[in-house]
Amino acid sequence: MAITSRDVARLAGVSQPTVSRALRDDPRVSEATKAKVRAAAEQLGYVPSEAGRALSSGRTRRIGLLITDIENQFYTHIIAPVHLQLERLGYQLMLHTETADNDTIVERLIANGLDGVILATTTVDSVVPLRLRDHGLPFVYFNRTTSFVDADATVVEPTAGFEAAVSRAVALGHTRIGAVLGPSNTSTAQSREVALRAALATNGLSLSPDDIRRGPFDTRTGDEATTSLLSQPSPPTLLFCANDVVAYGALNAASRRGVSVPGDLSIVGFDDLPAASWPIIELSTIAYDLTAMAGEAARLITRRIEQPDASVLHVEYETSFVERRTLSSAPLSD
Amino acid sequence: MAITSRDVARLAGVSQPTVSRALRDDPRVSEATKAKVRAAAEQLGYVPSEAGRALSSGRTRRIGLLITDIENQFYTHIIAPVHLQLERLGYQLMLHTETADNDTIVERLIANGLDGVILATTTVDSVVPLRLRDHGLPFVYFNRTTSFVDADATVVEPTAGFEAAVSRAVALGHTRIGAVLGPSNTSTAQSREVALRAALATNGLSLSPDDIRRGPFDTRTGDEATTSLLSQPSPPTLLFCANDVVAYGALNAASRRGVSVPGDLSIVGFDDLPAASWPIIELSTIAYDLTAMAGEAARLITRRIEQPDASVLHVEYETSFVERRTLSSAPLSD
DNA sequence: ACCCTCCGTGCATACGAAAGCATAATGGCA
DNA sequence: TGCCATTATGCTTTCGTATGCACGGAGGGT
Repeated sequence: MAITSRDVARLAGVSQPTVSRALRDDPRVSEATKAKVRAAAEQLGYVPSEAGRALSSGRTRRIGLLITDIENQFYTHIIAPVHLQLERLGYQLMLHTETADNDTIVERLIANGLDGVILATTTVDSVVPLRLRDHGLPFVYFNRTTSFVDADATVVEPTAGFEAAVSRAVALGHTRIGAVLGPSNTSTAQSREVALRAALATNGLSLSPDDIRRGPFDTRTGDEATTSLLSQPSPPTLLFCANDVVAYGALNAASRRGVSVPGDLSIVGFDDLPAASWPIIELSTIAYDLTAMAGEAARLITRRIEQPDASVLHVEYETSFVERRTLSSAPLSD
Repeated sequence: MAITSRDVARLAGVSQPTVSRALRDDPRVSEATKAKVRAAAEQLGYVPSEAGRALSSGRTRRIGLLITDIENQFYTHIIAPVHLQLERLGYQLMLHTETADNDTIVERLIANGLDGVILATTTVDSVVPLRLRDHGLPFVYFNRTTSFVDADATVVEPTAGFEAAVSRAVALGHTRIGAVLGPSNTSTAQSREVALRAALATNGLSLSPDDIRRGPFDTRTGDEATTSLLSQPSPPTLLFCANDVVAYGALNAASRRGVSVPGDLSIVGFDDLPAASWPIIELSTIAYDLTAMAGEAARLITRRIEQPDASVLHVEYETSFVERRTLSSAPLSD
């Protein structure tokens, strides 16, 4: 049925190994032979089998990207740049989601013969990094780290962004500030919380426990948390959200309750996703170069694969504050 | 390095083929032996190699999903249900995007040893279906068809949705109606255009060529088209958009120009994506069961793989009109 | 008690490509 | 003219799993 390198060899009048070498542009094959082989391959519509290649060479040039949820816009926006960068480096992307339990995930990552994995979802207490290390499968962290297994990583340094955002908020008269934080078992949520609290402290403010909610990085979290926060007798005038997707939920909750944004409530996100700058949204947010970071993760994993003993790199991305419609002066208290 | 079935065989005191059979729960292996083998596999952390399996059996239980663009929300919302349904059926999903030319795409689909492909992007004039057929690789159309290669398909029947939407619009006093249509080389755009024109004709209306714009199914198309339509001296009072993602762009364009929606301009989308019902959006749209349709595509491709000679199925999904904020009475002309 | 059947397992091999090694052909130089 | 170096190619084996086939052993029927 399928055409193999043997068929090509027969047509070109050479041996199967020569076909293999010729098509991979091995310098030991003469140009004349390469031309013959290419012509034969073309004529037969030959496509090398990845399975055969993988089995023989032990490499697949395939990289896994592990994410939580494809429907989440945040992940959506990292897939494209990772894919693009991997393509440039001659690798293919294989998407994996956390629909199953950790053991099944690790098993799939290994079974598929991936050359490496980008972890974009790991909680600080996940066993996935451990398992991958035990199996000798290279990996890098994207926008995450864990304390007990060190590896290459791309991380966001949120301090500068929060400092700018908080000092601007203070200048606008906000004193009662709330937060919808991410899951406390993620390094991302942890570092953002620390940076936010530090920036508030610098300005003589703090987060009241009543004004804090927590949940996964999704729209629903923002919606429910904001609904809950707004039902207090005297709610905060400004909400910092764990990320933009959470902030969309906050906007929805405010809209549903007839709370004016930013008149009654200001909202600040984190990530500066494309939709944050849409005219119908205009979300104030803390920005960094997400696309570059995704590309860098791709570069790191291929580097690790090709130079297994290279020193471990942690690449940091700086943040800045982008002010848009959803932040304005605190309402006058009466 | 990696643990193979041979290692497991040695530890369990059986032959390699017996390990293979035991772990796949072959009825010809006794329960006692299966238990021994499973224990040995567990102890060694054995994971079967997909490459070896693929090479030997000629099957990968892997299905490709070909989409245009991951960042497009429409595709985002079909990936999850397809993934879920395939998992239930014991298959894995491999995502492919149209970043490269058609030849490269087809080559990748084939090289990866996919058992089948779901085409979610095909234009009516694409050679991809032809090539796949020539290579004997099964495929199904998702939300698309082409005229010259018949195959299983899931399609949307837009007539009912447009009839309901148009008659409602007419009742609200709209007479000047515009449209932002999709690419005319997609069956989707074609069938929606036909259905819209038919519904308008039933109500004694028609689309003026001046009130039509066309472009890819993305936000930018909606934005630019709407900007262009609104710059006419006397613009339409209602826009039908090729899909919801295009409609988001239309909303943005209106917002940027200070055109009130729905006060000055009503907007209707197509697809009823989750964000369409967000309080901050509230988009009127034509709805159908996208999740079910995605699941059905998964079911169709596995059926085709397992029963290559089954008769070709075209599964249709009915549409309805969902009225939300962005549609209201036509402004009084003066 | 014998034969046949069926069950469980092992043996041998195939899948497609890659890589080490061997070898034929070529050319240069003495 | 002969030898060696070099280049180009072929031969053989390998990767890990699945499968057709052979075979030994147990059990049942007569």
